[in-house]
Amino acid sequence: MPPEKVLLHERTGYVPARRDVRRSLTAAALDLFLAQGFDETTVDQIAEAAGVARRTFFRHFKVKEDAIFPDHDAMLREIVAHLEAASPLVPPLTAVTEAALMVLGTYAADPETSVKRYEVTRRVPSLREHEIAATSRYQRAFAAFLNERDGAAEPRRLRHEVIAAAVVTTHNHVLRAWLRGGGTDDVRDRLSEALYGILEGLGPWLDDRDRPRDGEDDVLVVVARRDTPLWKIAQEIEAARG
Amino acid sequence: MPPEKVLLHERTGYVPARRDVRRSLTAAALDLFLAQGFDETTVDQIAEAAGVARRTFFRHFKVKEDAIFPDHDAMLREIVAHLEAASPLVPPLTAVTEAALMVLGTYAADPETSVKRYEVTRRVPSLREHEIAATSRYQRAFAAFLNERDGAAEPRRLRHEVIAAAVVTTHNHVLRAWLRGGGTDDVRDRLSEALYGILEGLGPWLDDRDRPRDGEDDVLVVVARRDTPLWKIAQEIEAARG
DNA sequence: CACTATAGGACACTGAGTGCCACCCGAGAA
DNA sequence: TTCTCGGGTGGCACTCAGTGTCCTATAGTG
Repeated sequence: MPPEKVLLHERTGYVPARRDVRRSLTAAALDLFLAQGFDETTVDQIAEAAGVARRTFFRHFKVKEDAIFPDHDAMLREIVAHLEAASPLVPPLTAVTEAALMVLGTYAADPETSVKRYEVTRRVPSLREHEIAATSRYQRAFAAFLNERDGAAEPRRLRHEVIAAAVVTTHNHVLRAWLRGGGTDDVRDRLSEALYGILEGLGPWLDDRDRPRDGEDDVLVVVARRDTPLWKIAQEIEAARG
Repeated sequence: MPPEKVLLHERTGYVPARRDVRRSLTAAALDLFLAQGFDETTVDQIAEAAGVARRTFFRHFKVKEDAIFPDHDAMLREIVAHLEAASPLVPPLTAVTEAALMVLGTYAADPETSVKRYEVTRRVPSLREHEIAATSRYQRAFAAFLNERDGAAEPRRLRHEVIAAAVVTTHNHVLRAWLRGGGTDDVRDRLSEALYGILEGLGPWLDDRDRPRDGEDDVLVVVARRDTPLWKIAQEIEAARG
């Protein structure tokens, strides 16, 4: 009787099998890691606690470590998309800053989980390394973007890498401070401020660039596809006048 | 006949059993990884190629990935020792720069191996992550040292982390360029130059500090133990006058 | 209602990493 | 010489992460 089951879903919110398998696995993993340690927890236990089969765990996570982290692969794709979608008129450093704020946002979205995860990660070397590897991928993406938008000639290439490292380091610094504080309020503001302070020191490096704005009384030309939303056009104009 | 055996060692350089097991394991691992890939190589194969038992491999390396890397644990201890042994009179940034040069030195000491290792590491995610984790440990050590020597109050703490990240990033940048170039000549000089360029930009951050040299006509006091070598005293005086 | 795609389950298998015990060998000490 | 002590090693045996393969069940579609 399929119709009955559908009704059941709608009434109780229960979905036969595949509701948020991923979420329950993450929750189970996090609790178990906190309770009895990472090495002492087997994937079987996590799967059992989440009410799924062991094999299913590895359909959602490549390795055991992945279980408790936000979906960095997806987030990284999002970040790259955001960077590449950024208008050539907005300063590259600004785009990178926004990207960093986006990443921070995923942590801020669920402080409970983030704090718990921090507690575990702090104590388990294997998890720390995993997290470091993840952040280093963002760093690579930032550096690549800067090279693409701002030139990849050799004195500058290194600077871009340093800037990317600085942004990621600052992000992590602010994030950790916030997590240690229990995850209350306004992380994003703190990161904005901190990044401003850091990039203020680093920006001058790239200011020989200082975008040749060719002349004073220039004409602003906006080209957009017919279906471009108005707000996006407005945004472009805004950026161009910055 | 112990004396005979001793002679044997001295004549042939051969040591009965524990000749550099570690080195042969590393060599075997590197060659096998290059020839047939990391995942396709089992620890059994490495051990067999090195002429030891599987169990012995894990006595020398915690994990399979460690096999091809320089002894980062030992190097890190050395770095920390060097930092802590640095005179309080030499600028902290200088000590960190020297430490980075020390690390680079271990790569430069055996270019053949370093280049080979680079080839493998470039292609195997697992090895890349391992390397990133290793470098991040140096970064932590640098930041901790700067905090200790230069104050750990909050605006500065972040800057120290950023500087540590910048130094490590620069080190890696120079190292990778050198490795891609086949590992010929003068890496250390290149790193010195690059670090100079980078820290020149970052140094001003900390210059509000500008070491309260308390007064103009100060007295230089050198305290040393009776057995301190003269060159070390001279070095201290040199640093104090810098 | 049947059909297909997709998520999950069952099972077997490889290989990394560990604990344990036995061994060998050089260095003293009796 | 003989005993013993300690460090590096070999040999199992065991756990468990991670993968390949095949099968099942369910949701969505026409």
